[in-house]
Amino acid sequence: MVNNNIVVLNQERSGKRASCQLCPRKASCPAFDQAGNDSGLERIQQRTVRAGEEIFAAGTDFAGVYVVRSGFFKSSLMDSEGLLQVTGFHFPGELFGLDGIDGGRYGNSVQALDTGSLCRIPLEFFMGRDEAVAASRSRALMALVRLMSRAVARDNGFIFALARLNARQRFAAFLLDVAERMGNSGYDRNHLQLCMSRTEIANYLGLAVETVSRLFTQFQGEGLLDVQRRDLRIPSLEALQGIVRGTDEAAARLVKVG
Amino acid sequence: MVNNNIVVLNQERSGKRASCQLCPRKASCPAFDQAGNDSGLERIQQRTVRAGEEIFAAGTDFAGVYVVRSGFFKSSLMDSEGLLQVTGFHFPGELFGLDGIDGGRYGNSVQALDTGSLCRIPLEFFMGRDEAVAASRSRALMALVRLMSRAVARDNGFIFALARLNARQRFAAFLLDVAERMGNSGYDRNHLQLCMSRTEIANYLGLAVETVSRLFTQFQGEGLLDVQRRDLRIPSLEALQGIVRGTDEAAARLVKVG
DNA sequence: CGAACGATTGACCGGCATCAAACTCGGTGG
DNA sequence: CCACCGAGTTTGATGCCGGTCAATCGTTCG
Repeated sequence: MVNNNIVVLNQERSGKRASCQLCPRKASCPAFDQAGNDSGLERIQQRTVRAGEEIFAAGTDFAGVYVVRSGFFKSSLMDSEGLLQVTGFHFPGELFGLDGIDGGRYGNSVQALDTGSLCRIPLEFFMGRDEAVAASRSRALMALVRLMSRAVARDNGFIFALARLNARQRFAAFLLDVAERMGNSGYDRNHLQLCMSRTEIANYLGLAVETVSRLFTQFQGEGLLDVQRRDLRIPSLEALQGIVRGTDEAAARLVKVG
Repeated sequence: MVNNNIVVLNQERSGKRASCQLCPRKASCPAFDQAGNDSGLERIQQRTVRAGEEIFAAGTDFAGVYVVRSGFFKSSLMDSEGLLQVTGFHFPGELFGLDGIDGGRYGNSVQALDTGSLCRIPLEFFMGRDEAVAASRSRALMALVRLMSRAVARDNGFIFALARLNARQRFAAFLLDVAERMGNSGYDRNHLQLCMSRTEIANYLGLAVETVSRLFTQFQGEGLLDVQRRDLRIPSLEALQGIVRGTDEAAARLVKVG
């Protein structure tokens, strides 16, 4: 996965002041003020990360929300018994770390799946007692609220998928979700470079690795997918939608509403 | 379920101006300003609802976020094929409608499970160009962000439950969740009045009604629960936690991390 | 009382997890 | 260059959890 030509600077740990004017994600970033007011921007830390690097661990003190500039990330959650669950993937332009705002510590661990770049926006960026920039802060907060709303809506969809869809449908829904978000990030919706392993997909979807693997070959056989390791071609997004819609099988009978 | 002595006024549809000073939930309400600044409060509509009443339907235009003053509510989501999924229950002091902020329409339908009372806070409450109250708006927005953060964290926990836990564990986790939230709302954690039907529980947990029914009797037989229709006594919350923690069975072997 | 609805219990079976083994691919060292 | 290794992936065989179907019971309401 070296699709993105990132200038990797040799100052990984410390980070640097964010260069928002040049940022490709400024349109969706809660820190970038359309009105041009850049007060507080010096609080924001930008840094680059390598594949496998952990951004923060679950349970560590909240230090701000993160915006993905480039690269791909995954959130995972581990219960007290060591049971692991991938709770989400994060694409360029998206946020993570939102669950830590309220409790003061992050609920998930986040890891880079790839070389990437991100910004950390501390909560203080949105607060403070300076009356002069209160309006600017309100705008930033409102942008944050919108992004969080999107996260909530996305979670609801995912909950629906886990509760009501069978393995085949879940897998199709997953592919559609990735395709759409890759599209939003400027990639080709019909030609994906998966940034995660089969195991991670399985874990995310609440399935066994073997099941996911079988689904890949099954979809391949049905012409729904052209798989080459992590390189995917999707001939028809509509066909996948048909599978999720479940003209498929028993799932449709679950809870019909007259 | 008539645990709460609500003064039911005969002006259901229209609503009335919120009486925040007397509200039992003002501590957790994003509209109530600790600093005493009550500008914009006239925008907030309070109303009472009866069991079964629909607050809004999925897809309708976003008109604000709702705060539960009293009573219990459920969110549900229906896909294009009529497949229904209960995505959440809402207890006093909690918010719903959050997923509509970004897209401009509600993603879920919400229904009262009981007689109850709630407030609607339109988005404009948090915005506006008046510089004088900008600081107050920032505070309100920050409160909203915190509540949304809590919702995101809760969703993550639920996703974990759906993906990684078996029916027995899910059911135990559900009981613990309800007990905790009832506790937060001022009720007895060990003595619950369930406000939802078996069908709704099953739907929420992604299980069949029959399975949930079997679990009730099973837990009853093991002394984990004392069931009398919707009246529950929980002798030991710790025992339920033990089940979720899965010293139980195979689930613990799913994804162990050395 | 009978109808309607929710809850319970039993019998059956299918989807997916589990176990087990082979295969692919990239890296490493002799 | 090839043997070797390990991680990730694929494929096959088997078993069980929980969904489905069906019947009964209890409660509420017309």
